[in-house]
Amino acid sequence: MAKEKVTSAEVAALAGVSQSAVSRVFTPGASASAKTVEKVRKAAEQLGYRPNVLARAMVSGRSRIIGLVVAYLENQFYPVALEMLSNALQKRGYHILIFTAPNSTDGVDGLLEELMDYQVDGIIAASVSMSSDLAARAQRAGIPVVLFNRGQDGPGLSHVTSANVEGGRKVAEFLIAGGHERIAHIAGWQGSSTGRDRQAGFLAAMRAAGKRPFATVDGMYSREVAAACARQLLQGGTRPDAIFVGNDHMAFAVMDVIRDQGLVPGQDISVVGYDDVPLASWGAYRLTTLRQPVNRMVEAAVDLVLRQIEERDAAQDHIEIEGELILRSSARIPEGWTK
Amino acid sequence: MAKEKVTSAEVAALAGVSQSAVSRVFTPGASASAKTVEKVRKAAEQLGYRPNVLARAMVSGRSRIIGLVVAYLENQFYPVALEMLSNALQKRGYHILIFTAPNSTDGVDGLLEELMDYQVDGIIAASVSMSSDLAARAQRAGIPVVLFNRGQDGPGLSHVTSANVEGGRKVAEFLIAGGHERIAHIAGWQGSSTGRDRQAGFLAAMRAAGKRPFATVDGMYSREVAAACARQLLQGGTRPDAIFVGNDHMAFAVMDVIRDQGLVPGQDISVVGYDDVPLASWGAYRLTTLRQPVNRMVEAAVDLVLRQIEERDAAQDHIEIEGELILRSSARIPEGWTK
DNA sequence: CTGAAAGCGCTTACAG
DNA sequence: CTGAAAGCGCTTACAG
Repeated sequence: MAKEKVTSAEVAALAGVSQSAVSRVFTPGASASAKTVEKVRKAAEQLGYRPNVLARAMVSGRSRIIGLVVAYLENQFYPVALEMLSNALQKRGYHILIFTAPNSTDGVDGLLEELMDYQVDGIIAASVSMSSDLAARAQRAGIPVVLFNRGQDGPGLSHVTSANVEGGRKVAEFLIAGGHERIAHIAGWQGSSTGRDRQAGFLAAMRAAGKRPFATVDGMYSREVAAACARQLLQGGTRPDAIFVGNDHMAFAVMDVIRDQGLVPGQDISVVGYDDVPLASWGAYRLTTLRQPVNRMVEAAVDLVLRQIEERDAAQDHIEIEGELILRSSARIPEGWTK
Repeated sequence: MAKEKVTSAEVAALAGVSQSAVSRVFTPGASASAKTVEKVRKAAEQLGYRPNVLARAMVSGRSRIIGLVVAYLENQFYPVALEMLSNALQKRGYHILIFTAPNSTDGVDGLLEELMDYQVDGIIAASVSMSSDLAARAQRAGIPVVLFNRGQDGPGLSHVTSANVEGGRKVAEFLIAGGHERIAHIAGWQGSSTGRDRQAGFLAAMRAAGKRPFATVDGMYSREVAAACARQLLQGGTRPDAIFVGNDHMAFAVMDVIRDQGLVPGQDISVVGYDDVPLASWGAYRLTTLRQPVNRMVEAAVDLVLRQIEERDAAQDHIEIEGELILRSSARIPEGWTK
C-alpha cells in the first residue's frame, strides 16, 4: 500500500541509486541507463511514487497550468468551448485553472494578479476583453495570452475568432436573397469586437445592396436586453420581416418573444443567430445561424498558447476561422438555396 | 516598471529587512511590527512583488487548488454549478483546476493520479461516480473528496445531493393528483445514484397510491436515448398521458419528440423534468420540473471541502437539500394547486 | 518582533 | 551514464 506522500529520495533509497537518477528517469529526454530506469521504475511502482508537479514547476519554471478566464457560461457556446479546451490541453499534458470573470473589462484586471500568483504558463481569455495595459503586464511577466472569441484593438495579444465581419455579411446577403424588405439587427454587445464586427459586416452588405436596416440596436449579449429589443421592434405599426441577432443565446430569447406575440419564426419573421450552439438544432428552435467552428477555434487557441510557451520565439498571431451558414427553419430560405 | 519576476529577497533588500520579515508580512496571522509592515509593503509595491503561490504551496503543503472533476457539460446544470463553484471558491482564496472526465466510472481512475500530481488540497467531483477504491486512495493521500450531485455506495466520501428520493415522490404525487392515468418514467441513468433515487421515489409513491407506471425505461441522461424512448412510448395504440423524465436535459428532448408528433405537452401529454435549469423557464419549453437548488448545493459542497481541508478533523458528511416542484405549463396542474 | 537557517521536492549544471 | 551539490521561492521553528 502506498503511503501518503512519497518523494524521489525514498525511491532512490529503495532503488539503490541517487535522487538525481530518479529525477532523470521521470524527466522526458534525460539520460539514464536501461538498468537504472528499470530499478527506479520498479521502486517507484512499489512505493506509488509520482513526481510532485509543484516542485517541478518551481525549479523548471513551467507549471503546466493554463489560466482560463471565462464568463458568460449561460451561453452554451462557452461550456462547449471550455470542455474542448480542457480536453485538448489535458491531452498535451496541461491543465486549466479556472478564473470566472465579471463580463466587464475592469473585472479582469484584478484577476491577472491572481493568475500570475499561480505561475500559470499561459492564459486563455474567453469572452472577455482585456485592456492593453493588462496585455503589457502579462507580456512583461513573460506569460503568453490568447484571446478566445474576442479580438483586441492595439498590439500585444494573440487572438482567435471566427471571421465575424464576413459572417455578418453572409447573414445579410442571405436575408436579402430571401426577399426580406425590413431587416433589423439586434447586435452583439458593441463593447466587444465580435459584436462590432458582425454588425459591421452586416451593415456593409446592406449598404452594398442599397438597403438600409429596419433598425439596429445593441442586445448586449443579454437575453433580457434582446427580448426587450424584440418587443420594441414588434410593437410598432410596421414590424421587421427579419431579425439578425448577434448570437444564438439572444436569438432564442427573440424567438420566444416572437412566439409570445402569436407569430411564427421563419414564416412571419425570419430570425438568424450566430454561433450554432447545440440548442440551435433542437426541435424547439431550429435556428438558422452562422456556425462558429468551435473545434477549430479551440485547436487554434491551444496551438497558439502552447507554441508561445514551448518555443519562446513564436510570435503573436491573429487567427480567423471562417464560419458557415447553417440553414434551418427559423428563417425563410431563398429559392435555389439548399438546406 | 515591475520586472519579470520579483522575489521576497529582493523586496527584503530594498526594504532593509530580512527575507523572513517579508514573508511574515505576507502571511496572514504572522507577527510583524507596524514599521516593518510599512517598509515591506512600500518596497513590495514599488517592485510589484506578489508571493509565489507554488513556492508557498511547497513548504506549507497547501496549494489552494481544488480539483474539479466534471463532465456532461451539455447539461446546463453543470456549467451553472461550475460557475457558482468557481465564484464561491475564488471568494475564499481557492481556485479550481479542471479535469474533464469521461462519464464512465473507469475514466475517473486515471484522473485521480493527475489530480494528486498537482497537490490539490481537495477534490470536488461533479456528475461522476467514483469507485470506493479511488475514494480510499484519495483518503490515504489525505485529500478530501466531495461528490457533487452524486451519491455513493459504501463509506469514504462526502457528498451533497438534493433529496432525490423525495423529489421523485413529489413528482409522482403531482402527476397522480393531476388525474393522469398512464404515467411513464424515462429515468435518469440507473448507473448513477441520482437516477436510481429519483426512480425509487417515483415508484414508491406510485405504489403507495396503488398505481402502476405505464412504463419505466432508462434514459441514460442522454438526449438521444431519451428521444428514442419517447418515440417508442408514443408509437403504440395507447400512449402515456404523462412522462416523468429523469432530468431537464432529457425532458427537452422528450418535448421535442412530442411536438414532432403533433402533440402538445401539457395538453395531450404532461411532461415533468428534474433540475430546473435556466432553459426550463424559457418560452420554448416552460417545463414543470423539480428544482435542484444549485446555489445551496454549491455552498454546501464548498463548505464541506474547505472544512475538511482547514480543520482536519471535520468528518465526512452527506448533505441532502430539499427541492421544490416548479409549476409551469408542460404538465397539467391539479385543481387547487397554484402555479 | 526579528534574523539566520533549515527544508519543502524537485531539476540541472558540474565533475567524473 | 551518474552522483554530489546548488538552487527554485517560499514558510517556519529556533534563538535572541
